[in-house]
Amino acid sequence: MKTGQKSTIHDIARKAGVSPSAVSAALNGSWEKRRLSRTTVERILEVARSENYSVNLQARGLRQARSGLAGMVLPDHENRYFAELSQCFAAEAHARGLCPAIVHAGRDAAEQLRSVESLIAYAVDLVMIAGASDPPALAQACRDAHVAHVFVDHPCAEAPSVVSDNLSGAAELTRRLLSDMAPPEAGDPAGWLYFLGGAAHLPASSERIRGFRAEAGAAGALFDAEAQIRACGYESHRAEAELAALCDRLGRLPAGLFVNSIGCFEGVVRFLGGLSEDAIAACTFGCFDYDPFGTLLRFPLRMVRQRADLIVAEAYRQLDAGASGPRLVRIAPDLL
Amino acid sequence: MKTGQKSTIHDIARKAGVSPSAVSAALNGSWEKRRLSRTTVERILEVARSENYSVNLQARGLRQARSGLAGMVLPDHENRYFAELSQCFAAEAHARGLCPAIVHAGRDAAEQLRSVESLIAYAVDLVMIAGASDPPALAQACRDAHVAHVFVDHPCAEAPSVVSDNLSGAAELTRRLLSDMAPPEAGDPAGWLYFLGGAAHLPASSERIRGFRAEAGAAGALFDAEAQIRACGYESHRAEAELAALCDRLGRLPAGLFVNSIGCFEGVVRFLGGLSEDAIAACTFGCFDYDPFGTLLRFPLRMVRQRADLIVAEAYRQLDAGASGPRLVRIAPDLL
DNA sequence: ATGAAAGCGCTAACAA
DNA sequence: TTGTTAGCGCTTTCAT
Repeated sequence: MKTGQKSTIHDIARKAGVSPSAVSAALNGSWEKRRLSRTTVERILEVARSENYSVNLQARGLRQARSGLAGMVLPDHENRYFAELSQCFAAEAHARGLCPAIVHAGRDAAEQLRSVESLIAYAVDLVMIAGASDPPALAQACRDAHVAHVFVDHPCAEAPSVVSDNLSGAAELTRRLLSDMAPPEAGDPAGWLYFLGGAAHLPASSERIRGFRAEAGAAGALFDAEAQIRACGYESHRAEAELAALCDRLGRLPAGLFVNSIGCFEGVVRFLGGLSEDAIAACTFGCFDYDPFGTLLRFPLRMVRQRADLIVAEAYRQLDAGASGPRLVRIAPDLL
Repeated sequence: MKTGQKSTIHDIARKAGVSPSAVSAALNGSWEKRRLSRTTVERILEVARSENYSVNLQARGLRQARSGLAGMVLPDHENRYFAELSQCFAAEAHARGLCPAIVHAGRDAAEQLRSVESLIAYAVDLVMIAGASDPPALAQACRDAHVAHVFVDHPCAEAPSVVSDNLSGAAELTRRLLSDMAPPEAGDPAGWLYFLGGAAHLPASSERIRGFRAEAGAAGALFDAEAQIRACGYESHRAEAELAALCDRLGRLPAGLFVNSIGCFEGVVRFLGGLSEDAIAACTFGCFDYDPFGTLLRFPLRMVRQRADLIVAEAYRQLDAGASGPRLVRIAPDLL
């Protein structure tokens, strides 16, 4: 067929000698319930195929007050972890017969809100929100529109949320780094373990800092929290500068470094580029994030890998359960 | 307001004491054309806001035979380059007032076709396809549905396509590596430059191989193409094994290595992990792909970075131009 | 076992 | 300057 217009169920109905409603039922699988004869259905499908008919999902969605779309909003894809989240989100949406609509909304709260509203306007069947800057506003919009929603990465205090267990993940990494180092002493700041990077006011970082504090404290390795915890932001250049300043003070690399996020770690590695093998070998490194090249550096590196797969799976589970009140689930990350 | 139901333009119309079409015009910006008075419009908008009304984009789309969705299908997001492509795609869609719907369809041709058909069923306004396994089939589907489409990364012989200039990018990298190495001689295979990784039957790899051959040939550095060009696939373990075998034959690392793709490069770095500094220093490395950690390794690495931004921009330009016949545009990548 | 008809929420002629 | 009306393509009672 090569008519200029797309064919509709009416065209198919006419050509197959049946009614539009029969075509509808044949095509959307509800024909058993409607008790159409198998032969009729086959005739209809045959005609549809030969006309290479394609349902108009907007019309169906309008009628059914749903769309078959699964919406996700996330800040960006440069971040490997977000990329994984979106990948898992899409795979699961697919498995449920939904079409994933993924929107990159950046870090700006207003922009994120617009994105959510836009998804709502398309009558998405669910929305998953990663890295929300203003969770309550987004939750509000979803609630008003009666759209199932769940937060990942950044939790929302008033809606189901699934995040990495940053607290225990950080504690575990801290413990491991301490056990790999010589026991630190109060009098020698160069022998201490330092926490570098992240933003203390964001939930993920603040939990990691708590984990670090708790574990280091318990091990008697927290001597001067102010000095040891340097949440200088997520930008690699800031981390690089911060580490440079630290080395300047200490006269060498510290004995241990807990780097918060892969972006900061880039800055760290850049700084290390100027140092000797021996200087580097004297420091024990850990990073709360994962990159395949991390295992391929010239010094050993412990990494914490967030389980995007488990997080997304649990998030869908929350949606399935119809959860809508506040509920925070933490997923343990892997220590590599 | 907290009625259970979502409000429609009829509700707004009633509350504002106007007709539904006036509400429609006020809300979608066509009120100037319809010459509604500014005061009426403001009253309508006020009511809409207080009811926190949200348009039903499915209804609008159905009526207008479009959706305001911009569809993209791509294999996956693990690949940094694809992630960048999708990021750029979404940003530009946004700028045009379209909502990006990104579908991860894997490498399977049938799955990709289903994804495209699904987007078409949602009446997307355009489709961008990255890494198509069977381009003609996808182009056919789009053409049948009268949907504007463009291919990136993998070109399609019968539709507008935008890809990296793999040929000249590879030639440039080859030239650079040769100029960084000692001049190779026919009699000493260990002194040659080798090409490692990729799949010769795929368009990108085959172009890169052509570029390598041409440049190496012109420089008198192609002695045994069969031995020097090892397109062993994109998998990191294959590349690792292939390099191991090569070193085994040569008794050392070759003088130069052109690694096709970042995935293969991971395999290479893994293999290098077992070698001494000196052994590694004797080889000149290049990679046709980009990763921020590439500059942070313990040996120098030339990288070719594909310009996802320019590729996507050009792809949109093709869509704007209404191009629909075959047309291949190549975008020069950067040599870092 | 099948058809007729109403209507999802919106827009765009056409009237007034 | 504004309202009325007829659909967009589909699903879904309700008839038959």
